[in-house]
Amino acid sequence: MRHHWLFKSEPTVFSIEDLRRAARQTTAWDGVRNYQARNFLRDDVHAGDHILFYHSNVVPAGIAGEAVVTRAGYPDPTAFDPAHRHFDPKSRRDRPTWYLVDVQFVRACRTLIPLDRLRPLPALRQMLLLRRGSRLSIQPVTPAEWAAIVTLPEW
DNA sequence: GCCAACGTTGGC
DNA sequence: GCCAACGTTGGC
Repeated sequence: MRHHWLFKSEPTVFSIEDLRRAARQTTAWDGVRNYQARNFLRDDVHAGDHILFYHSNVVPAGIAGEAVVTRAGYPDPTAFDPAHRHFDPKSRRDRPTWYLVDVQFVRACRTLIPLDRLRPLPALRQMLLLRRGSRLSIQPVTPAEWAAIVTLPEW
């Protein structure tokens, strides 16, 4: 069963253009340190799933592009590295706490699709991203939400 | 930079 | 298990 997702990233840290320019246009989505998001990465995000690449903590925030999962969940190596800012002593190689997936660039929006543009769309009335206080960094996207977003003229 | 909302930690 | 304190997220 193929799923759709929305992954948040702060573009000052890693943007859709960074992904476009990356080696093989692929990156390991490291640094997720939230259990709910971890569960998705470990259990539910599969190779072949497509994701919306969302730019957070910028003005305006919004959807910046699309990527595809090329490798399903495996332990996040940055959690094992004491020198890394995402190091977590709780995570051990024999019993990893944190997981990541690999994603590859598919396309960037011609123009960013900001939250204000998404909010009025009827198909997105229930979308997790648009709920007040929602800050989950790895979110499932329903087929109807996906269809409504990927057919917008901003692509 | 502000601050509301949320998640985690830790004393009890 | 409760819950206050604290740290983080993320829109604005």
